[in-house]
Amino acid sequence: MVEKNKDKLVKEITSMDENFSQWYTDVVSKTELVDYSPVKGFMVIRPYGYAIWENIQAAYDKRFKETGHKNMYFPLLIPESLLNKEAQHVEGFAPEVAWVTHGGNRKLEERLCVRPTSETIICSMYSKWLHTYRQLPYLYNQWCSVVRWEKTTRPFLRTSEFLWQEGHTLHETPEEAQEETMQMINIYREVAENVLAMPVVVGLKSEKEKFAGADKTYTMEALMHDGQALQSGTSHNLGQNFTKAFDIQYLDRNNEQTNPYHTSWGVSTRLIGGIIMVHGDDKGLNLPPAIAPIQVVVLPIAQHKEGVLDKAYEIKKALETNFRVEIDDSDNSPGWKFNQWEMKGVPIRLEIGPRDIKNNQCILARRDTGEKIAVPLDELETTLKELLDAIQQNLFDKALKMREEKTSVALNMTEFEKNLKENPGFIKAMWCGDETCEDSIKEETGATLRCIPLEDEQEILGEGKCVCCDKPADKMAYFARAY
RNA sequence: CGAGGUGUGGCGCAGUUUGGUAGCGCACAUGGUUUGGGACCAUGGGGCCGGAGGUUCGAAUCCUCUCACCUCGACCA
Repeated sequence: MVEKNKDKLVKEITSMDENFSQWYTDVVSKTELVDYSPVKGFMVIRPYGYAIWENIQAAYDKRFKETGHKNMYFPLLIPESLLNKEAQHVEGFAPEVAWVTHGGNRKLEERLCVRPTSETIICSMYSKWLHTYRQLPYLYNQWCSVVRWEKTTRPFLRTSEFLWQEGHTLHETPEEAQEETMQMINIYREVAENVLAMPVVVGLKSEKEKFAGADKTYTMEALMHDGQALQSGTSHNLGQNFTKAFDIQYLDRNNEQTNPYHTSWGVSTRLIGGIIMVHGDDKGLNLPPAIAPIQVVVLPIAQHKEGVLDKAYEIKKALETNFRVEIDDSDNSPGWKFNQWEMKGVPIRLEIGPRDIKNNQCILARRDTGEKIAVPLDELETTLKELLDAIQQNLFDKALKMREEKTSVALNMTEFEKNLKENPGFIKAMWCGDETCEDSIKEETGATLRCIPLEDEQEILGEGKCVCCDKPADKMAYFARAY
């Protein structure tokens, strides 16, 4: 009976164990986060999905502003000649750039690229605006979409167009630029962990994996339920690569023309994919309260009975000031609603029926644990607040535990392959820094170097020898198969 | 780009082998009874079967071409 019941509860969603990809596809479509558009690789973000994005945006935007950044907006189209100015950059992005060749019926003199990222156009403008060190630092950000022509696409994780933000800053000194780069990756991590409840490992990308045109790329990497890593945000120290290529100069404190130091950093709607795959389960979404579009859904029970709907609306109204709350007074059966809202990942369900009204209470059910409690109505607000906090914390704790369970150490390639097979996830291993080792690990195992943790999270494993070539290595790195 | 798969009411599918008036479940609409873990009864609306050619008296079904999407790999926020 339990089994049968269980099957019934999740009939719309393939179970994770059976087929993780199908589970993901089912979840994003059945919960109406996205739909496929008429153009391959481009997805429609539906209201429920977009509301999640708006909450993520708000969390980041607030912190960007708090650290002195201002928003701006640059054009969608970039002349080919501009894109070509930074050699490594073009090389990196050329294969996935979309081109505009015609305006109306007329062929353009110069092709225009649909931005895959905006370093080039922004730098071209910065070079016009910057004159003196007194204007520095430049601290700007833009929220926009970018286009990268992808061969295989999956909602949120890889689509040909995606929404993101890109910060672009200029600084007087390399130290300041480095400080900014680190500040932003730390903000990324803080929001990922505290708002999205998504634990991440932070570190440096290898030369091979870094952003095209960067001196250094820092990344945060999250681990999904299937043991694959998801690059969830990157912060680049671009040095003077672009500022020289774009001739951005200013008169410095010594009255000399100088190129400033440059950073850029971005997070995208991919984060939503991360939230789905980190917290979701066989019932569907499981949204962290901090970004859930609906934190509490009010379900009137036996709503045709005298006073039930009135009471439900009264409760909704009272809660509206402090919570994102919705009421479901459709005439679907209660059981159907339970499952529907669980699938949608709403953190708390509030049931109010004749019995509760008589007792001046309501029932609260947690999405994360399934636990149900009766709460007196005059304690509702405080209890909800506590519960939402507890759910937020629990989601993080569970995700962290999952990551730790899926993180293993490998001292040689035999262990590496064994771990990856038996317990897919992050593999911590020493790396000599040689790209040939990085390549051969990828060749043999499919795992890539996700990041090299920062100093304070570094450790020496075993005798400090490279997992691949056995030569002395002073860096530990995280490896994983990745999205 | 390689390999596989799928296209039939909004969704999920059957029908294709063996050509003969397009069906089922869910959803939707109306009315009624229900309502604390996916309710029930009755009535009703909705599809030229992805597209284009062809074979045939007749094509969802056979043939040719084509398009789209999904999954898995290789490459990438």
